[in-house]
Amino acid sequence: MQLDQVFHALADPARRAILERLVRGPAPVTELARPLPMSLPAAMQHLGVLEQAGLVRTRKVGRVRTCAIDPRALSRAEQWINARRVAWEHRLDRLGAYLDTLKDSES
Amino acid sequence: MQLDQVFHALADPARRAILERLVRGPAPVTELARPLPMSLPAAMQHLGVLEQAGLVRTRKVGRVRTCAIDPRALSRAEQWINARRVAWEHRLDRLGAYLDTLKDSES
DNA sequence: ACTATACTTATGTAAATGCTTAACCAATCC
DNA sequence: GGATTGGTTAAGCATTTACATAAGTATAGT
Repeated sequence: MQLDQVFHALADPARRAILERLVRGPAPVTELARPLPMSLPAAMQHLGVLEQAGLVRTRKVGRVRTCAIDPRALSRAEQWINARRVAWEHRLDRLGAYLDTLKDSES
Repeated sequence: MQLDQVFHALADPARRAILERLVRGPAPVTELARPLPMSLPAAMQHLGVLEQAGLVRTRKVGRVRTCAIDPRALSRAEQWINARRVAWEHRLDRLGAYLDTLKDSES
């Protein structure tokens, strides 16, 4: 599924660093790679993972490839997490209500 | 980092399935493993990944280990994503404002 | 005591990851 | 046109994953 790829992409500090940079605006490959403690090809591989996951879109003009965030994939991941968190809290509410009925019937 | 482990844990459908089950309340290992298309030891491994990531807490009583969600790790992952999404939207706002000033000065 | 249940540990393996170095285009620049 | 810059491809390698199967341990039921 797409979620697999998105979460997998987010599970690496180098890839998250790339995203954090892109949040401040588009950038060419070399600029994204420079701060990372690895070779250019390695950085490109990470970029590829981000692009596969739909988190980043890129476009090549002349010899420079410009990269930008696509927030929609990010948003889908967030929604998955949020739905579970909400479901969990609902459950706690129901449990609380149930415990309350026990307390009532015991008095 | 902890985020690495949390996102990595979420990147697998079997592990997400376990979480979705646990959202409806605690369950023993066997019940979590039953619906998964794999052996018990394999399922236990996934459970281990979830526990390492802090997404699940377990407790053994007699011979049965009961598992439950810990929503805090989930929440931290959600916050990371959300912070980036918000930063991105801010940037778009600033960009929009800038474009507006251009439009003004041109009239 | 004996069996079934619920895990747990050990071991092996095929595939995926995360990196490296080296070699290779293709646009710019001088 | 020759060097430089920006990126891409290729090949190789150590590690980690995601399973499997087989065997073991401890508790519960009869």
